[in-house]
Amino acid sequence: MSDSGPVAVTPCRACPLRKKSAFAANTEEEIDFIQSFKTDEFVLPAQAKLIREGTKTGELYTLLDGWAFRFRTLSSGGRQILNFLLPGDFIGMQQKVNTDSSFGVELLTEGRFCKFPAERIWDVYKQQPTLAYDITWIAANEELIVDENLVSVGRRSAMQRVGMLLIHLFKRAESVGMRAEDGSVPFPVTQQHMADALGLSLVHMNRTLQSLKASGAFRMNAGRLAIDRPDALNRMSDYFTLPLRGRPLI
Amino acid sequence: MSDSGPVAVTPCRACPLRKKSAFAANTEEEIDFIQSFKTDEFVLPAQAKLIREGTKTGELYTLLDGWAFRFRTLSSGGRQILNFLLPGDFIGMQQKVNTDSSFGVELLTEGRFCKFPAERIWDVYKQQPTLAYDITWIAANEELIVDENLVSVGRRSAMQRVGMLLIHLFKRAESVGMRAEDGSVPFPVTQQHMADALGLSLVHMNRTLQSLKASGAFRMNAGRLAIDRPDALNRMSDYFTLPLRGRPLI
DNA sequence: CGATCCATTGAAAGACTTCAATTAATGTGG
DNA sequence: CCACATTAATTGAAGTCTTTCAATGGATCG
Repeated sequence: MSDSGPVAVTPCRACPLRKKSAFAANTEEEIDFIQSFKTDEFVLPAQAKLIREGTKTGELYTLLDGWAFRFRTLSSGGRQILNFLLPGDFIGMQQKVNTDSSFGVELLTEGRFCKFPAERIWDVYKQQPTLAYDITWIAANEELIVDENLVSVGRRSAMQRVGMLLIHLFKRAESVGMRAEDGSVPFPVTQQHMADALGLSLVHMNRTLQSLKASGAFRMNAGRLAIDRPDALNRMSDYFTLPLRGRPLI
Repeated sequence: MSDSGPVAVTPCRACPLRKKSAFAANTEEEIDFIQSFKTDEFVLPAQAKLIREGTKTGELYTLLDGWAFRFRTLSSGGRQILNFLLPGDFIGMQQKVNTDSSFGVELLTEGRFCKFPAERIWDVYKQQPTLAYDITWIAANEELIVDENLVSVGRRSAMQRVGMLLIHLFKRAESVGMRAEDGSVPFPVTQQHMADALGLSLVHMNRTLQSLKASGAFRMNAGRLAIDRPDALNRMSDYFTLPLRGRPLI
């Protein structure tokens, strides 16, 4: 978890994420508070672990740029990906301060993080009720995402699960401004990751993805994903929309 | 969702749940605030729905007594139980105020609820930072429970899933003082519910439960559950402990 | 140009589901 | 307290979705 040393720090007022329509506006005062709460900014390479399972962290993070995922490893060696993390996601409220984390967080791409000291979280609650409420909302909303994953894994066919995942990740990436002119978004997710997220074996994941691809509803290559016929994918996946706009950013 | 009319209201200071070791203590002032926040108390019969999917609620609840579960229904007709609710669980923060709920909440037994007006949640954040923090913690902790369910459904065998569920529910029931002298706790969960929670078919659920039962690690009858050899069940289920003590109660 | 990671394929074995009934338990009204 | 209705638990058998094992092909990288 050694970071890549000091990097240029983004002032919160100039935070590139705040410009995105996905995020709710904050007052200048709130942004200044967030700035004072933020103690550092750092970059980790792809595959690095931000949080190790069974380890205390003592810090909170906002993913500024890059992709990551939250996961748990079983004693049998298997791994379950709990959810994917994209820019704007706030990490670390899931467990009590000074408690061993029940999950790990690993990077899919190089990632840039804002760091906040967990012991000061209390100041947020005392001084900034709006931000405190935002934090609760973030936690609650992430639960909804995990809910969605649980529904997929518990009740959907492999085909539907893959469809859901693609739609969901596409929309999330799009909502934080990752969509390029050709309509595609970056997609640094291997089939192994998808399998681990969806409770499928790698082999079956591969075959399922191929037959889904044959439907022509989407394209996946060179680490990018484009969804050409969202309606077709929606229909076959029984997709349920989560709100992706106006969420708070810390 | 029509309640059973006015019932005797439990004063928060005399709340029977607060005596349980599972819950963290609050100051008198906080308890008084909770009391002022609580507008009503009501009882619903078994099988009633507290929250309907796709419906706005505008209220928050604490389950005072009884069992319930949070679930989502798929267009295919299937149902996924997201988590079970036991006394002390706080319900309603999962979605934004005035937003259609993405999940339903249904009772397993008759249930007694405290009711809080969602529009006053803001007062909590302004006036009671400690309680506000507690609410965040509750949301975060519930995410951990859903995480655990996702791990089960995604990566464990049917046998392990059932073992996990039994241990988990037993411990939760025990932690809120439901354990009787003979070591058993109430268990108002049908095999259909278990199947819906674990992503299994009813038939397979039944057979799995039978072969597990044959191991003699637990007993299940007359709506009660007792775990005689927890170690055996733990080992076979790859059980991971979540903290069940000292959690906040609103 | 090996080394490594990721994607792909074939084939066989299993875990789990679905369909279709039957039995047991619980509850209700007379 | 019994007859009937309803819900929950069981069982058998057949089918299929998914996994596992075991290799092979492709791409990337220092």
